[in-house]
This record gives sequence, structure tokens and C-alpha cells, in this order.
Amino acid sequence: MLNRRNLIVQEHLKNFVFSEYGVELSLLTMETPPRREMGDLAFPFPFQLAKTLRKNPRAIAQEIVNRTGKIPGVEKIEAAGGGFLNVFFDRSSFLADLETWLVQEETDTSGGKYIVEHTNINPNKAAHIGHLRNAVLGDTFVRLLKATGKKVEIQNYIDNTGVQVADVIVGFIYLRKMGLAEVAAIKDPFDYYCWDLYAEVSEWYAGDSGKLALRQQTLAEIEKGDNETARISEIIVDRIVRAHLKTMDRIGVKYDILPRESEILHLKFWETAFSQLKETDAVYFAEEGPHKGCWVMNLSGDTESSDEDKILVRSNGTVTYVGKDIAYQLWKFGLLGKTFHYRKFSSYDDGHQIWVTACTSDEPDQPSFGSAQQVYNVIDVRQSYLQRVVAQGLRSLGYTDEANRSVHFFYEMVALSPRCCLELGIPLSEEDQKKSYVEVSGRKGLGVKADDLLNTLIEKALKEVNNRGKELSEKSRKEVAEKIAVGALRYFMLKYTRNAVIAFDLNEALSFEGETGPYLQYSVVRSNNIFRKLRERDTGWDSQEWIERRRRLQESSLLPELLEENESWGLILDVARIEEAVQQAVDTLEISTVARHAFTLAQQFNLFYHKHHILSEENEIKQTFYLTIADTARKGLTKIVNLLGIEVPERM
RNA sequence: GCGCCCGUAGCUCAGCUGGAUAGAGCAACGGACUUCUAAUCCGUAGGUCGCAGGUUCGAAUCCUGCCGGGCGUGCCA
Repeated sequence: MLNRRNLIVQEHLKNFVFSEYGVELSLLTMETPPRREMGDLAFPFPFQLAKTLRKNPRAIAQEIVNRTGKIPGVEKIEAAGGGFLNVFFDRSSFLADLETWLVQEETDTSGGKYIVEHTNINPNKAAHIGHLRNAVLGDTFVRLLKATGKKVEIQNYIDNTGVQVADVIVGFIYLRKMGLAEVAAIKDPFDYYCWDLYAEVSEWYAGDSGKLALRQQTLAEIEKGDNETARISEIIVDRIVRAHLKTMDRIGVKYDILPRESEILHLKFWETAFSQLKETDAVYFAEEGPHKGCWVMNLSGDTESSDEDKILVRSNGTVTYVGKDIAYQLWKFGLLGKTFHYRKFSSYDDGHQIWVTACTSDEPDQPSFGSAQQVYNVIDVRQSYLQRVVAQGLRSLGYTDEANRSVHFFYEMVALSPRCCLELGIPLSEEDQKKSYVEVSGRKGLGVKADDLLNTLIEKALKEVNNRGKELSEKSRKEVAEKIAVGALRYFMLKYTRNAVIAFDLNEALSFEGETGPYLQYSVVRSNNIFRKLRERDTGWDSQEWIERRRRLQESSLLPELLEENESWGLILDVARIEEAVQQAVDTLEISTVARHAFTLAQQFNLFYHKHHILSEENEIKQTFYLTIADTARKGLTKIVNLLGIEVPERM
């Protein structure tokens, strides 16, 4: 709605400059003036024109103001500063358009399906705060894509045949001396049990090649299948994956399909991809040198074998992760020439089904997954190199378009501040103590578990809720606390730009004041309360009586004057800018812009809320006007908060 | 060595493809609850935007070089 308005103005000015001065402005940048009273939209292009026209930019701006005609939807244009053109929208038509936009659903039937792959936690231990950042970013990105009308498929890749799983199995079999039955009998939280065991195993190896050989042996047994080790592996992976799904469900993160590495192996996805790759000269067999005996992907571009090249098949014949991922990416675009079978894995409370890949299946209503138009892989920045190699794999098969449409949605890691480690009682090496932050490490058991953090947040929120609300039942107080905890967590993970390393600070993550999720929730609750009270008091906002009052407002001579008030108009503009923030986030993969905009909007609402005590307003027209603004604000707030996956409690 | 990222207020961070007086939150200090619930709001204080050059009408933003920190560069993922 705002985008459309902006474009109309932009187009008009562009045409005017061309007809008036004969200058074609290719890129006409638009910006927001630094202060609200300076206008709603600003154009700095008179500065550029100054050179070619050999005139003062301010004079050019003034000339345009004087001579350009009426622009649809625009109240007036001003020349400002050294040569800016500031646009003021026609406010009452703007408000009407905005109200329509707020109840619209976007649909974009032009393109195909979008795949977003995220979470991808190794199924061998509990999820930690690093995984939370991934899942929250991925999930929110999905919500934003859907808001722009896209069809989205959510994939959570399960590396169930990897080294990390093998390590936990080694722990169970060789350290704990457990068999199938004992592993199955371990009580929940199973993922917590494995967290400790995994760290223990890593320590136990300690460079001992004899012990490390057990890892290789275990890995081989898993891959071969149909043996005790493989069966233990299945139990572990199944239990851990279910634990992860449960953790993620707590924070509102859901999936459609769990593609597993075991099916990529057993359905011979790699062999298919490999035979295609071998036909190109991108892949060669190293007869000599450091990669002797391996199949290698040529990255250096030289015909000679080089250290920079990447191994796809090891000298023992096993395939690396990169190899398998190339096959997986090909499948995502429907380029592999084969696909998975699927069976039901579990379903959410709302009935939504999660599917898992299978080698065979007789499910009658199997959906079809994969074959997307666009693919986003949410993986942290440390895997940039591998992601580049995978993309290179697609390119060397001639799938340049698909390689370009396979986007690495990268973000920086979550680390722990040494102070935070101290608070949590995590022991640090001397070397780590000197650092400004310490990497979370599953291998070292160094980190904050997702469920622990959530539980702490809920506990704290519940304390606050109990201090305030007396009228709520114990059950609803618990529900409110849970929503607040999730809101705090999700906002915390979203407020940083993706290039920023989050130095995790417990106090900051636990904060419910200032720039936090609960601040947003509180603002929405407040706005809803106005209308709840109104309903309790009289007929309520949707009643015939109020519809009549709104009609009188439209006809009132007071309306333009009221729209001049800064805190009201600012609030309307910020609601309108939700659209911009979402589009920008989708274009740049920078979700924090939406999170920050939500905060700005909430701040603007609170400013308005304090300025006007609506329900005690005696002037009927004014009261109707402020209610209209508050209604627009709460709809906008609700919309943007939903996009962030933050639910709003009944009361706070 | 090479590649990528970061350096902005005491702390944690924004600053949109270069634009008008560099902004938030936290912490500090001073105010505002008989009200649509103060998880809020208002005010004060706090900055040679790591350093040095360059491009430009205009640089926190772009280029070059330094300084400091992080990550990657595995027959791990």
C-alpha cells in the first residue's frame, strides 16, 4: 500500500524531470526525512541534477515544487535543506487505504515453491542457544515469505548417519556398556543424557587412535544396517529428533518434512549425482599428491590437482558431507531424476503433519516434496566455504540458474561471554578466559541448553505475572508466562543483525523491559484493553452505533486537524511501513529490520497512548478519531508481532 | 599466507543501495500511578563513529593502507 504510493510519486517526479529537463534519472532513491514534521517521503535527486543543470540544488528543488502538477495521493511537496524534495501524503485517503491493506492477505501465484531448510541439528544431543538462533531465524523468514504470498516448504535435515551420532553410540556401547534395551530404558530428558555422554566421549577419545577406530567401525555398522549398532542408532536418533521437535514446538517453530541422510545413502542419491558429476571435468580421481585415492572437485580451476580442491569421495570409498549435500540440493530443485518415499512422522496439536523420508512407503496420501523454484539454506556463516563448494557442484553440472537460486542464508554464531560462563558454572580453560567470548561447543558440552533457557524464562515470567494479575486463573497465568518467555526469546534472537556475533548474556536474554519481546506484547495487550473496556462499557467498536460515529468522523471538519497531530500521524505511518520492512527483510535476508520496526511501532503506540486518554475523551469526534488510530495501531502491531512468531497473551 | 566478518555512548547494539542536527535499549540521575494496568512514559547526562589518507556538493556508510579482535581455509559437519 505504501510501496504503491511511493512508486506513484517516484514515477511522477521521474517523468516530470525527463520532460522538463530532458534528464533521465535511472535510480531515483527515496528516503525517510529525519524528522516527522519534515514530511513523509524525501527525494535527494536535486543534488544529482545540480551538476548537469549547473544550478543550485535548492533552486532546482524549488522549481520542481512550483511547476510539477498535482500528484495522486499527495497533499504537498516542499523544497527543504540544501536541495531535498519532501513529500507530504494526503492523510485521510492514506488512512483509508491503510485500513483496507491491514485486512488483506497477500497471494503471489506467479512463482513456484520456496524451500527453506533450517534447524538441522545433529541428532545426538540436546539443542542449545546456537540452534535456537538458527531455528528462530529460519522460522521467522518462513513467516515473512508467506506474508508476501509465497508458497513455502520447511525442511529440517537430519544427519542420522554422521560422526556425531556415531560418537554417542560409542559412548553407549563402549563407555556405558549398554545394549539396545538399556538405551531404550533411559528416562527423559534423553537429549540431556546424551549431551553429557557426547562430551564425555569426546574427552575419552583424546587423540587415542585405538579409541577413534571405534568411531569408524560404528559408522560403518550404521551405514551397513541390520545389526545391533544400527538399531541402537535408530532409537537414539528417533528419541533425539522428537526431543528437538518438541523443544522447537515450544517456541512456535514447525516443519513439513525431515529429509534424512540415511535415505540419501540408501536410495543412492549420491551415486546418481556422482555419475552426472563424473561426466563433467569438474571432478577427477587423484592418482598422486595429498588427495591420492580420492575423488576430488576441482575448485582451483587448474587442470593440475591442487590442495585447494575439495574431496568428495574419501580414499576408503565413503562420501563426504559435501558430496551428499550436492545430491540433496539437486533433489531440492528436482534435478536429480529421483525422489524419496515418505511416511508420517508425527503431527502437531493443530493437526499439521510432519513427514519423514523413507526408502519405501505405502502411505496412500504422500505429498510431493522438493522441486522448488527457490531454495534458502539457513546455516551459520562458518559453513560458507562448504556452501560455496555445493553451489559450485551445481554450476559444474550446468545448473547455473539453480546455483544462483540456492541461497546460503548465513548468520553469525552465538557465543558465551566469559562472565556468562562463570555465572552458569561452566569451567573455562585459561586460554578461553582471556577471550572476549567463547564459542558454544557441543563437543565440549559448553553451552546453554534451549530447554533450560526456556524454563528459566518461564519461571521468571511467572513470578512477574503472579505479582500483577490477581484475576487470572493459575492455568491462564501459566499460559501467559509461557507466551512471554517465548516472546522474549524470539525477539532476543531476532534483534541482532545476522552479521553480529551474539555474545550471550543471561541477564539481557532474561530482560522483559525496553527493547524486548514482552515490550511488544505489552503494547498489543494495552491496545486490546482499550477495546475490551469499550465493549464492557457500551456496545463495542463493531456495533452499529460506532459505525455511525465513524461515519460522522469522516464528515467532520475536525478530521484534517486531528490528522495533523504528530503522534497520531506518526503511528499511522509506522503501521504503513510494516510492508516496507517485510519486503526489505525478504530482499536482504535481514530479519532484524522487521524486529526493530516492531519495536519502533510499539514505542510510537506507547507515546500515543500516554498522550491521549481515549476512553475519558469527551469530544465525540475526537474520541472516535483516537479509537480509529488505536484500532489501526493494534491491527498493525498484531500483524508484525505474528510475523515474528510472537503470540500475544490475553492480559499482562 | 589467503578469504569473509566485526570495531559507533560506560555496556549491548541500530544507522536502510552516501544525504538534513549520528540514534535505541540497558546502566546512572531527576520526575509521572485515584486513570484505557507504570513490563509504561517524560527529562538529564553520556560520542575526535579504531587510526591515516582518498573519492564526492556531501562519508559512520564507498576505495586504499595500517592497528585490534573473530571465523573459515580437514579424507569432521
